[in-house]
Amino acid sequence: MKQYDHTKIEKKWQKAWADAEQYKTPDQVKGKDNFYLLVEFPYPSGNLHVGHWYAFAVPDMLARLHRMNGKNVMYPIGFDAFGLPAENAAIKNKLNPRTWTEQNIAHMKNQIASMGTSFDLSRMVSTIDPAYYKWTQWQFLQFFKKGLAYQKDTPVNWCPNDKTVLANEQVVTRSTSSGQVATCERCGHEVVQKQMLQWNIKITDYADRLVDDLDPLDWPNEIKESQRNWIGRSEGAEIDFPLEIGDNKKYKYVILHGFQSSPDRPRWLWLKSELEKSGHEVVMPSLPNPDDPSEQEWVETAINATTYDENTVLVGHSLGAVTALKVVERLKKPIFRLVTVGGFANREFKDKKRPFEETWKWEFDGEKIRSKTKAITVLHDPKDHAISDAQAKKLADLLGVAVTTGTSTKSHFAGDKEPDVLMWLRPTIRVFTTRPDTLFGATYLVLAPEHPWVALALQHKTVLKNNDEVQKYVDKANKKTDLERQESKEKTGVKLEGIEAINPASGEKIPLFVADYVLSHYGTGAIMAVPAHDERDFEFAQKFDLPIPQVVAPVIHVTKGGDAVREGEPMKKRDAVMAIVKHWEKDEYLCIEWKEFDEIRTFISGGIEEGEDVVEAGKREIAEESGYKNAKFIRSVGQVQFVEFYHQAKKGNVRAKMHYLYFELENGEQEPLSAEEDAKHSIVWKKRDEVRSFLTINEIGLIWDQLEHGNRPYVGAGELINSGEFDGLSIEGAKKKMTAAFGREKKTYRLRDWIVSRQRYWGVPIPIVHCDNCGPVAVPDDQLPVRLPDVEDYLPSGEGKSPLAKVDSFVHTTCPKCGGEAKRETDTLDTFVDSSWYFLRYTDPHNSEQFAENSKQKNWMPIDLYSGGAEHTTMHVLYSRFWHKALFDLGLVADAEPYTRRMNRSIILGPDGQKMSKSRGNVIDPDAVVAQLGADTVRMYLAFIGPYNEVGSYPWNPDGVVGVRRFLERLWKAQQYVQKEEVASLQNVLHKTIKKVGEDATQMKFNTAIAQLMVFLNALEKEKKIGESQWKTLLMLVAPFAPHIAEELWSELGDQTSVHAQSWPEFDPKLMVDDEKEVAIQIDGKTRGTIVLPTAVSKDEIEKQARLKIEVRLKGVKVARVIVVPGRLINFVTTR
RNA sequence: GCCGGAGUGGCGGAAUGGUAUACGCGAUCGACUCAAAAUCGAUUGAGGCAACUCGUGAGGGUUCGAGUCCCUCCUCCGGCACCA
Repeated sequence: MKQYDHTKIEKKWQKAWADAEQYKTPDQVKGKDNFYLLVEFPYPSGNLHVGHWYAFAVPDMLARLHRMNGKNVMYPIGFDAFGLPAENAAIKNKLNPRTWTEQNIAHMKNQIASMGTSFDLSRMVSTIDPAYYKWTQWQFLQFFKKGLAYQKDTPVNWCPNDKTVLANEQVVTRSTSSGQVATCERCGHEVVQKQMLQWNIKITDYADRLVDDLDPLDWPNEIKESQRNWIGRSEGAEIDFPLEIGDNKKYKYVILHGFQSSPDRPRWLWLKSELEKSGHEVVMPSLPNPDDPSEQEWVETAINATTYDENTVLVGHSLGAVTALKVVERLKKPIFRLVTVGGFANREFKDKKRPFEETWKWEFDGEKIRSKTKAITVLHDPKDHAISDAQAKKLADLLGVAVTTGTSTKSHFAGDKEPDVLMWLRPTIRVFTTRPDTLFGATYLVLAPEHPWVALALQHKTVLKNNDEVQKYVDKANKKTDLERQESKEKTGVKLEGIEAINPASGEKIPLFVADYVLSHYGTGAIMAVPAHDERDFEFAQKFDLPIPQVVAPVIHVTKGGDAVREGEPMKKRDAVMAIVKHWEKDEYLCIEWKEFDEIRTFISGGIEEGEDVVEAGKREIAEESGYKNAKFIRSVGQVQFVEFYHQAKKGNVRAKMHYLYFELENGEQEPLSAEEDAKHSIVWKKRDEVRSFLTINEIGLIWDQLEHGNRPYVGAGELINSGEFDGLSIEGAKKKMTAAFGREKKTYRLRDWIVSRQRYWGVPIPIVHCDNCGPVAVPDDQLPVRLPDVEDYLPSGEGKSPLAKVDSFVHTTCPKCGGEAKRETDTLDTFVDSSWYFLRYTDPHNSEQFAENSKQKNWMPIDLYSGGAEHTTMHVLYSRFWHKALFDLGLVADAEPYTRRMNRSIILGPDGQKMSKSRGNVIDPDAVVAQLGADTVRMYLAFIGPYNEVGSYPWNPDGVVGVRRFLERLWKAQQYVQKEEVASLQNVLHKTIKKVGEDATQMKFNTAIAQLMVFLNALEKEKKIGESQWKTLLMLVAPFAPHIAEELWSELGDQTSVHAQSWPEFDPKLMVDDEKEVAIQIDGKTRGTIVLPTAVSKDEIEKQARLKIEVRLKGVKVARVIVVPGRLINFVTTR
């Protein structure tokens, strides 16, 4: 017999399989179902490491198994070859990223071949291939044309080390000794916040569907939950709080309409009536010749329409806004406020040219305008079809303010009603809350330091009586990042003196604060504070000494003991007081033990009489029940609660609205008790730590905690109180009614839009041309791909511009729309864009007309199983789900979800149980292990190390690898035992093995499947013989796990076909039946012995034999029951 | 703090509510060898001479019977976190 020479065997078969194109997968095979098994394609970092083996070679077992089970399996691979890891390494190695990457790909292709995986290499894709990224660009442009890709000037995360912006998902919050820091997901460097104009993708539009569509997916719960947490949907309501400024001053609103408009449009009539409802005056001149306007006529008409003074709010819409700028320039005295709605100060319209472009003078004196207005608001909708973000920013810069973002019901604020316009004209604060039920308890509002109303109020300088103080606070907050603000949980804030809001439910005037515990980017950047029912608001209210009125009361329904509610009997309502009374000297509390009833021990308590004050009632009850005269009220404890119980003395159910009060006796002065009272109960003094266990009151836990540690806000379930007509409603009921009466339903998300532009060379160029006249314009399809130019200097500049910006020949181009001079976008796309659709390309990898033909996609999509790393749960997996949905909405793919099943892979640690890293010196080089022990050993060891269908982390155990190698050696040597005749004694274990290996491997429990193969080999070695057909069956079972050795041993038998082309063997249940079974004999469930019995024996016989066997033990014991589970156990249950 | 997942020999791990620790590693002893490695054979949860007792993070519960189901708690891992 030859030696087991793994190197020779493995090379031989790898070549044979490649030559025969054995794993080239047809699109369809008659009579076979398609199965699409996907693994995340690797970065071509240069070398395959153990993690790659674990990611590719282990799922390969499933691919091979399914193939033998008659499925047409596609198991593709490619390279995610753009991006920072490759680029940084290229820079380090002083090579061009493309050269470096292509060399790596070539090397890694060879390494992949050495794994013995059944990848279909004819479908290989690479994201750096222009034939691939042409379609990345094309898809991006489809999104751009649909408004899903847009540019936005916002604070972004900038990694100073990688010199590029990062998406929110690519920022990792880490805890350090100095608090939490935001770090770069790739390099670990701390990120900084920068204000920059970046390309965003509107993933937030899909937030709901990304959450809801998770429900039916057959995915592990932890992956779904992580995504839900990341998206962070909150359901609640938006509620508007009108403001009163100063002495409720009334203003004169002068409204200038736009091009082709007039004052009798519904939106202007609506706006006018809304403003007049609030008592303001509205002047709305009709500007002449709206279809062919002239600057002079419009400005003159506007100026002559009325007088302008410090009470005037000048509002201009669209071209009216331009007119308004000109009007203000010419004023002598300053006006109160200038508001532009959909305004602009240059001619760069997003959609088309307009006839007034030439007749207007596009020159403005920003300084003069600023000096003639006390405050300015530039209202802009990012979805405006005509006005770009850049245009709005230009206008805002001219006027020295920030753009205020609003949402129009119809693009360019052209709807019949535009609530956002009204909101920014008539002072209103909009809040988002998940607890609209607590609206009556909203006793103040808190605005984020960045809230536009704060900025607006500060512009005026006179609106806020404490303007300087507020300005100081806002400036201080602006210097801090989100994380820095969170460093101290201590609440800070400043009251906005001179402004009040009106609680729309209670009608009460409530104060406003600015505080940095409210985040500007979440919800509306403003909250209604309900201190009684929110931890943070409670803390703030305590610090600022604000009232904390309770609006939700817990309901306690007594179900145990003598005072349990008697269901079905009427419930009498009453107000009641419970007095906690402390001894005048000792730390003891006054308790009452009722004499006529069992086990009722309470504090002093009783009903509140009509018109009686709660504290008075408490004092009265103390006097009546205990005789003590001098109780001093200290404070109320916890919340008012509804307690439902059976009142034994009054013989009826009572629903008490219970107030808890804390008193301290000033001295022991005491009136003698009446005989009547004395007969009912006795007084007991209990020490502090005894009270809790002594009393029988249900709510004592809640109350006592708050007595000892101070009151806490109540956030649990209950019933509304102090809420007018809403009293008595449950929280859920009140949420609905309150929202309907005072607000609108609203969902808010933690998810933010996906920033996709990167300031690096090695990526897909964003296929956009910037034109001074036309704005950002899509590169036409016939000019795609926009190729990444080969450049000399590809190092990142670090100044927020990609290296492409230095390549004149790339930058300078003509506008595809107007043919004028234009500049190319120089940022590149996040590589997560490349990987958002690669699995579609595998279905039709060589198509030059489409990214993938529809019918070809449908052969394979959706993906049957996608295996990858847990770190991609809220990155690649989320992005690609979004991307697929967006393609789905464009009719470009057939499914809303790309992955039928997703599973996360475990992590292989170094032998020391630590993450493998060069610095730790614990890196296992798979190439070296393969050279020594063979690819089959490495594959099989990785599969054996732990269950593949669960997430864990497994240390690489060098001895364990040797163990698997031993198994293969023994398998090799077992050849010598092969004989013609079948070995009957192996049939049972062989068929059990067929069953278990097939079932376990299908579920990706490769570890137990391999264990069963070992069980069989152990049995075979004991027999020292095996029939040829049985041997062949064994080789088929081994084939998915150790494909080379199985193929070699198979070929030794003279078969010309591949073992991998065989059908998976079938098991015969009849052969798996054991003749005899060991039966456990138990007494009261404890095993007292075992007995071997024929499988077919009757229950009675089992009992007879078992009784015989443990006769001694059963002596003197009375057996009450006997439970027999044939083939497993017999249990004698004794009377105890 | 909220949400998810997991705690089983010396180690990786295995167990449709039915004899806990399959399989592998390690360890101990033996065979082969001058010796070692490799290989083969045997033993291996703890305590006890033994009969036996105790054992799946802790404590309760359901059940004839619980690693498995229910409740409370602890620890570890992952996601989110001043998110209204």
